[in-house]
Amino acid sequence: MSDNEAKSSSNFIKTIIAGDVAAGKNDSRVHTRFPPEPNGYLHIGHAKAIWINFSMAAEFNGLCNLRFDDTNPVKEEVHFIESIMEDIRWMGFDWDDRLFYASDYFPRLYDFAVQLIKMGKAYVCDLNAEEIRTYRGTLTEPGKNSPYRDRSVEENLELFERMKAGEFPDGSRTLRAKIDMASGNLNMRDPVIYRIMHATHHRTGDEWCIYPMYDFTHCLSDSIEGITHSLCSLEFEDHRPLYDWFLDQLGVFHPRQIEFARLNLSYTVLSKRKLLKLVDEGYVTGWDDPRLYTLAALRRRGYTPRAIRTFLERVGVSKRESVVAMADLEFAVREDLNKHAPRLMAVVKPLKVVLENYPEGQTEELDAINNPEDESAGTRKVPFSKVLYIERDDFMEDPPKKFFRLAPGREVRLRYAYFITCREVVRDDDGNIVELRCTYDPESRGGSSPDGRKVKATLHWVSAEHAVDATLRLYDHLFLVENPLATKEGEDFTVNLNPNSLEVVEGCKLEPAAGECVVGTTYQFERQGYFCVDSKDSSPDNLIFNRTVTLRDTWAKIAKSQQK
RNA sequence: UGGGGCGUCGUCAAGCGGUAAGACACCAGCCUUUGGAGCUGGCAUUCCCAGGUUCGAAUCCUGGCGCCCCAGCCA
Repeated sequence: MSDNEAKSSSNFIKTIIAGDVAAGKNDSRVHTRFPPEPNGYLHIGHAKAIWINFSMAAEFNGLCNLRFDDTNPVKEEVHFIESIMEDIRWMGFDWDDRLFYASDYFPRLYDFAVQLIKMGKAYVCDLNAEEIRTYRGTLTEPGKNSPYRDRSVEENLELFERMKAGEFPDGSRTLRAKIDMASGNLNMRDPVIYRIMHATHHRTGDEWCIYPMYDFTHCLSDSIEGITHSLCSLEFEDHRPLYDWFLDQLGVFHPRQIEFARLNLSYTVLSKRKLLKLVDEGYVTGWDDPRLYTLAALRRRGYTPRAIRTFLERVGVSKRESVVAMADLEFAVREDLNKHAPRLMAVVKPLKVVLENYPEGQTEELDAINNPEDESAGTRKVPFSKVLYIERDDFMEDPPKKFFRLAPGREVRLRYAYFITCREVVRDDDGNIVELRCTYDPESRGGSSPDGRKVKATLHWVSAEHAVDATLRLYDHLFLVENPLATKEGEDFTVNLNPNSLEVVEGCKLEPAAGECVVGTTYQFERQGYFCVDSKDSSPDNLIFNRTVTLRDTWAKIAKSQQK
């Protein structure tokens, strides 16, 4: 992490940890972990969990491990491991040499299970999945004991050993914890802790045909690693009694589980299932489509990790289920990019301007500031000549009140260049405006006039003969409504998709320096927004930029209110 | 009469018995060679509701109400 990111404000987890540290618990040591299952791509919701775990550790001079929770071979794939690690590193966090896998602990977990059996706290159950569900009871009625619940320790030991040896088919038996079939908490009704799965695991191969369940694995993995604070999301609150039970029964190191609310963002969806549908059904181009909020998409869109961290910091941590306004995230990127992004001039929808009194064939190199917020970014030269392009939206033949830009007879400033005055509007046969004939004031070179004359607008521009062509992808919210999941009966969230979430504009005219833009840095196209070279589709002879976010557009707001 | 959790500004969110931080959004103004940025000011007499305790309550107690999660051999 860099810069002086705002020190976090208070939150309940920090308060708890600080209390534990002050009380000398675990020798005042703080150790957390981020435990993803390698079965999908990370999104900004995971970024919150990553940030909480790593930053809590950092704040208390502790450590944070990366541990892949890989206990279900049929759902997990190696390629997710690499992408998850790449995303965490991109976010700016480092687990040093503390990369672990729950599968590393399979042998020890097996021993723990045997220990439980010997203590009479676990048994092999021959009920099938359907029967187990029936025996479990319902939310309001207690369950019934399995007929296999009272097998002898010896029989359990032998059967579990045979399960491990591969003597039984998938689903035929399970190892269950013997707790309480009448518990109000369904997780305590003799939960399954091992199931038979003749599946090849991406790390352990065919060494095992029985795999431990999450509840059993997670608490013990935390314990093995000496995790002091096991931070997870709210839905695991009901599992905490079970988390504690295993650790207490086995008498091992006992981390403290603390649950917090996951992140939700307006105008988008984050659940894996929803994202999968968008990708599978072609509503977006892939998991890294810049309209999505996966970390890969955010990266491709031009977001900086620092902006995301600041955003997370401001959002905070609590147990309240909430939806954070997309505007908060957008504010954070703008804020960061404003300070760090090099400026460039780019005309999205070009309108030709001919300066009638500018010498034919002449070219000047004008000085432009790379970043007004950062003097050390220096200056660059921008070529100027007789024929230019300005933004179509910067000219109106019959301007409404408060429109300060170019109009017939009006004078404006071309940024870093000259004052120009519109003299004539040229149309094609269909009446479309195709060109503006203007004059420039040679005395105003650089953008100010010796007589102190003021103009109300400054426009960006590009010299026609020096311009670099590019395609711009203008992204807008993927959904039209704050909560895409709120639909009428029988409707699917995809009805809320924004049909205009992507506008591709070809033939955009950029200043020459845009040809040197590199993948991985985001630039500000002055008066337009922040853009970055698309990491997948752009090439030197076919430049493609993605719009990260627009600049705040006060004029748009005024224009909109004038329409009403 | 199942269990667990949550209710503070439009949106997040501090606060932990001493008289409602901050951020975003919004509004007004200043400034400006990006209608960007920046700056200034405004924006909860009130904390889901009702009682109670107390000199004093968003904070404690009691009772309501509302919302979320749990019946995978998923995590």
